Amino acid sequence: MRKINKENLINQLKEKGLKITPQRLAIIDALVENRHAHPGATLIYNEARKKANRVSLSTVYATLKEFSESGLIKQLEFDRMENRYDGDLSEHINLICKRCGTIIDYHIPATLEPKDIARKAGFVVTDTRMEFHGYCRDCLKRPD
Amino acid sequence: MRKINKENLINQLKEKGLKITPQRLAIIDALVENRHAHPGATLIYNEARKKANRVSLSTVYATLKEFSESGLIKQLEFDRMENRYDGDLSEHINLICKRCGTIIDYHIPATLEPKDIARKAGFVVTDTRMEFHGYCRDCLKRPD
DNA sequence: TTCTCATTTCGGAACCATTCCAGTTTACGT
DNA sequence: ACGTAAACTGGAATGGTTCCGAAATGAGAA
Repeated sequence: MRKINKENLINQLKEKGLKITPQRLAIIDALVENRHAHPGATLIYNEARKKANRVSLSTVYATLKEFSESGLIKQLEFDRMENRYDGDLSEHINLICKRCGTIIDYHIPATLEPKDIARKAGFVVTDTRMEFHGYCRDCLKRPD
Repeated sequence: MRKINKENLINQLKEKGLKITPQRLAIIDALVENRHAHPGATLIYNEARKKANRVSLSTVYATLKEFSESGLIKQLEFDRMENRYDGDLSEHINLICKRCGTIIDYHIPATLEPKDIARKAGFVVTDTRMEFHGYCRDCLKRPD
């Protein structure tokens, strides 16, 4: 349940020799404050603009890509939906509501060892993606 | 390990009141013949064109969408990569090579009960997606 | 067989999240 | 302060996918 926090992210930037810019700080703030929402680029962009007077969408994309590739956050890729970002790097299943798009983290019991399973197939796993799609509690209640 | 086959697909179309057209037959052939490859729309399009004299890309997309929504095949959605289609509807993990795009089916042991896990969270699962990304045996051998 | 019509197909335009580009600005070590 | 590699910008380009109106067609009914 390693959730992102601001100081940690900044330290990781320094360690990797990445520059601390107002834009990145604004994006980090947006990421941390919305960590529960699994935010997309648009949300990050809008939030970051409130913090820094100048942030472009291009920069938001570049930064989120940079962070994902550096392993600071995890990118949840979608086809028709905007990509989303997850600050929880521990192994878990994302429960994704088809209707409202809510993403719930579900931590898996220790019994499952995905890396071992894959290794038996002669495949080196660098990344796991486990999503269960369906309907969340709230959407099930709501009519229509 | 319910792998698609031609007769079965045709029967399912009939059951669902969908029409049997030359285009759909060509697409079915392409799907069945390339079932091991987890083909994308482009491959299906190219293969289907060899069978039927007239098939448009629009039709291929519409048909693959139709088939996926009817549960005949499973759509594997990607962000940057073309979407792929899987004829194996049983629960398994897709091992996806980041370098060559190869997709290997890895059947999970019975111990894992994803549906139950999710149900405990008050979430009705309609769809599971389990992907392990990394490098396949062949790509590991290859230099560069 | 022929008729009828909802379904399917077609091609091209539209979509849209994301990436690319070339030029400008900036963080930060020296 | 300076110099330079890195980061930022805005707008154009990308590319897989969907949408659209019009034309074609499968398959049940007559």
